[in-house]
Amino acid sequence: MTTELAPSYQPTDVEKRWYAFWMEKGYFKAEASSTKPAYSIVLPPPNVTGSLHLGHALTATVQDVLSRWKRMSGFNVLWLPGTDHAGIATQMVVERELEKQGLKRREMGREAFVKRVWEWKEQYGARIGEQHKVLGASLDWSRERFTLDPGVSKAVIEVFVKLHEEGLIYRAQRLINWDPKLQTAVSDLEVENEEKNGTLWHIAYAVKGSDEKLTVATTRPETMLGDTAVAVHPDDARFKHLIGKKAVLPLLGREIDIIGDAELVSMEFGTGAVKVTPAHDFNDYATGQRHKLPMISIFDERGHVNGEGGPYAGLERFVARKKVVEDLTAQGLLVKEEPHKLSIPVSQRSGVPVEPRLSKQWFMNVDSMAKASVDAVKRGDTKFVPQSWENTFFHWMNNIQPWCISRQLWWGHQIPAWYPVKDGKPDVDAEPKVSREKPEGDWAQDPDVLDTWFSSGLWAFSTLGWPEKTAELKTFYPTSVMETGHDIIFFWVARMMMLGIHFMGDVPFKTVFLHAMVRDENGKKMSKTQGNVIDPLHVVRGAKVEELGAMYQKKYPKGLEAYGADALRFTLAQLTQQGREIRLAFARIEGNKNFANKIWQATRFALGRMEGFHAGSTPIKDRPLSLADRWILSRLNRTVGAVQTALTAFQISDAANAIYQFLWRELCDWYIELSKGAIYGTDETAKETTRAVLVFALDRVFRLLHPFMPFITEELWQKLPMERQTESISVAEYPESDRTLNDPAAENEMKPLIEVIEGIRAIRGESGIPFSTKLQAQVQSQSADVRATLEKWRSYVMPLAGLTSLDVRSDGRAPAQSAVDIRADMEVYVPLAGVVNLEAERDRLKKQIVLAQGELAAVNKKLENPNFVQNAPAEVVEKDKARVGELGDRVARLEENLERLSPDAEVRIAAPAAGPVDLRAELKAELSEVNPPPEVDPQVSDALNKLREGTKEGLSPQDHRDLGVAYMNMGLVDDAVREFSAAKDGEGKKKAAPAAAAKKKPAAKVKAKKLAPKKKAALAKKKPVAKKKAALAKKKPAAKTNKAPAKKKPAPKKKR
RNA sequence: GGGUCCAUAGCUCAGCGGUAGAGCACUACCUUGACACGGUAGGGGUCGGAGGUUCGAAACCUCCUGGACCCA
Repeated sequence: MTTELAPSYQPTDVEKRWYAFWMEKGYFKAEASSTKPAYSIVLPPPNVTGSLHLGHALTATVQDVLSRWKRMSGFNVLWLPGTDHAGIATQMVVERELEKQGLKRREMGREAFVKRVWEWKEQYGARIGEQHKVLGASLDWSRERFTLDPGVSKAVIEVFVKLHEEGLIYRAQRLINWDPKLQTAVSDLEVENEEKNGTLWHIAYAVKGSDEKLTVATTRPETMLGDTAVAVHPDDARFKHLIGKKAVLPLLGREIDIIGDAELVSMEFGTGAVKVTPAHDFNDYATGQRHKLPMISIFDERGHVNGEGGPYAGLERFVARKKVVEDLTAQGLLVKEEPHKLSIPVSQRSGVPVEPRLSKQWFMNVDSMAKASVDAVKRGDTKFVPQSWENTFFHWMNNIQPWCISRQLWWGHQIPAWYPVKDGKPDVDAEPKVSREKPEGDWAQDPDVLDTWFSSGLWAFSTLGWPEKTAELKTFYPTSVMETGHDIIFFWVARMMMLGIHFMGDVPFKTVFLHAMVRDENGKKMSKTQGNVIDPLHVVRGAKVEELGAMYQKKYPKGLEAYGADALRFTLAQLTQQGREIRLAFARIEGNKNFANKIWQATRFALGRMEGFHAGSTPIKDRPLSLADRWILSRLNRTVGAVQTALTAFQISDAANAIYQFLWRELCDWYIELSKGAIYGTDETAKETTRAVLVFALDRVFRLLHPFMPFITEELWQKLPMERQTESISVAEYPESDRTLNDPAAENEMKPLIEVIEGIRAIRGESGIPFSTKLQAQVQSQSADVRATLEKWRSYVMPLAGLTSLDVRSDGRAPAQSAVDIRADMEVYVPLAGVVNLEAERDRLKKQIVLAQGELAAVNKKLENPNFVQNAPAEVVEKDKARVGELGDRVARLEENLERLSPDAEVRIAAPAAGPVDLRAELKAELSEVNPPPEVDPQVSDALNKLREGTKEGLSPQDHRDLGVAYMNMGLVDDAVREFSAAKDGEGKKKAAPAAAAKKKPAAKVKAKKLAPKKKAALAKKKPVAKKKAALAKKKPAAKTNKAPAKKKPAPKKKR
């Protein structure tokens, strides 16, 4: 074990070794039966069509977080991997590949083609596995399944046969959605509606035995070839008299019924008359059934007109449309043609418009199963997270239609139904025999395969060995969590619920956790055609520009750097806010790579200072803990509690953020800085304790973070000088909140220390004093506790605030020419002489006064309202009353200090500047009264030299005077005298050229300008909240007017 | 047409009845013995609009506007 860490975090180096180690040790293998409580998740099986995208990475991340968390918490965790054969999709992809080689599926024959698909599956299935490993997914690979595995296939056959026996699966001729390109039936869910600009054609149909014409409106004129009726509304006075008569179908001359149908026809739409094509439209189909109309199919499986189409036979459907319209126009039957918006049903897979088609297919009646599923959710057997998805689920389940489960494909589970062989071919018109095995005699199996979702629907139990009675089923069913994207709630979640309850007698999962869809940074769906797809491997390992999607090539001309799996995972986890879309920007991932580096650096600091230390077995609480030690342990423990709570509630992002905040904002920003005193000091006990606390905190936080960032945490955890119960962090115990580590007293005691440090830093920041310029500070507090704490822990404050001295007093005169920061229990003073102009300091105070007064006014107004005092809970009123006291005090102290810093006050100091000679002694006396003469810090004098060298042109008299005081304070009397003279001269000049002085204060000027428009807006507000802000802003002009005359007229006052 | 959801800082989002928050971006200053993949400080919000309920609304209710998605 080496404690040497690379100077910066290199994810690729760290990540490459650990997965193999975990696998070798078998940490991810679930026990078929165990004394430990079971926790199981089945991975939604990715399609073997290709490689993983970021949606899969999200799925893997969330499930791995849950799995690792539970595994570390002592559960017997099964996270089961697998892949889906994805019938249509895979067949299409492979077919396209083969076409590139000049091979045609139908020419190859079924057997040869299926063999090629298997080869494809082997290649991509393995790749999907590799990708999951790169992401760090702790899947139990020994239980990996594929939907066409023998075991899973056995389950599929079993379910089909049983449901057929129960009469829930049947074969029937129905109008189904037909994909003419893929030449297969598809289910309702596989059809998407697309809004398109189309045309509404008005066509005149002759009424038989009359001169009347009946004009129908249609968006699909070609289907008229299959019309078997014309429908009008039975209440429509225009057409009522025609009901019962016959119309003559144009072009073909066939006689068809004129019917009245209130359901199909809307009197307002189009012409009020509708052509009825029962074999090619779902509404017309229903109408046809109501009126017992004949049903004429006019298209073949390719979507070409068949023999029923007379002269149009053989034409492709859209060609036929053109021809029909042309012919109607030629015959004068086309009355009108108008643009019309319509929604076209499109096959999700092939993208071509779906053709409703009469066809014999297998269906599953799911009514009873749907009802049982709804009941189960209502009982709470399965919970939805977020719960809002329940409504969507109920709505779909309550309106469910029979599920068309047969597909005219070659890749998939062949339907276990058998037809008698007639003339060497299966007679598919005969009654099939459903059986697990081929029946005795001359039978041929149904050539069709089952919908992919049929086998996916069994996934929660088929993967566990069903229909065998396995130990796995007993242990892991129902699974604990089903985590997936909300886009497949119907396709998959609903089907698993139905089939799980039906065959297992229990729900397939106790919780359904639905996550959002991953989009690109502009909120666009990721798609290959858009060129915005992101390959998780590119994010993890980096990518050259030419490997990126088209959309990213311009933006990232140098390609992507390797962000690492940990950074990607952490980012995805943070973005898992519930029920929406997730916009993933690379900047975010980069930020988390920086976070990983921060962890690396913090550990590097700790390990670099261990010098042979080993944590041993001493309980951390038995060590002589300092305040900072107790504080960080308490904060750590709170974080542990917050993370546990968040994870339990599936608030993955809250958990991630809690760790982020603790690690960076508390451990790194405060504790490590505070610990340096002890670490670099000479007190060996303190050093030892600090090392122990560092190791303790890092160990805990690594374990806490491990489910999110498995690689870096393993790498660093292994290096901590401590005893380990396990060989790997992935099976180490997940931290539990330990009450005895909560230390409110330490947290309270830290508060004033943090306040003082922040106060001094604020003064530095606002006044532009670099950290290298060391300061002296004085803190005044009326609280004895605060004073005692500050005295006791001055060693914390001084280095972090950059102080050479810290003077703690109960009260007294404020140091002259000092900046102040007013805090609740204290005032922090920093003498500014030599480092800053007082104007900025005054602005700072004024700003704070405005804020405090604004808030004070708002709270006062609340308290003046008798209704509030009467009706609000006493504690709220009390709180506000206390707040008034605090704020009033704060305002008073701020104003006092502003007054102290006002130019008028300075005049008193500078007043004796009548003659340079006298000035020297007087100034020295004045300054030393409040501040002991400081030693000239080399850095300060360096800064002063720079100031001297720098141009002083444009400095206002005020600036010169400030500088003078500064020099004085440093004991540089000659410089001071020169500045005072310059101030005097300047005042003379200023009258002539006031603009010159104004020029030098750009910061203040800009600020004032920026405030102006906002003030106006705030004043215009009407609401109470707005009024608060108005009050706040109102104060600003007041502050400004105070400032303006003060700035303009220091000279006359001084002269007199 | 029916339904669900969303609108809070420049961007992505938390907050969901009691003093408006985070990350990123922005500004200023800073090579302080872990870290410039960093530190310190700061600026930035009519919480989409209009009504209502309430002592009090970003939050609850109604309507409106804009947007997303699902089902027809």
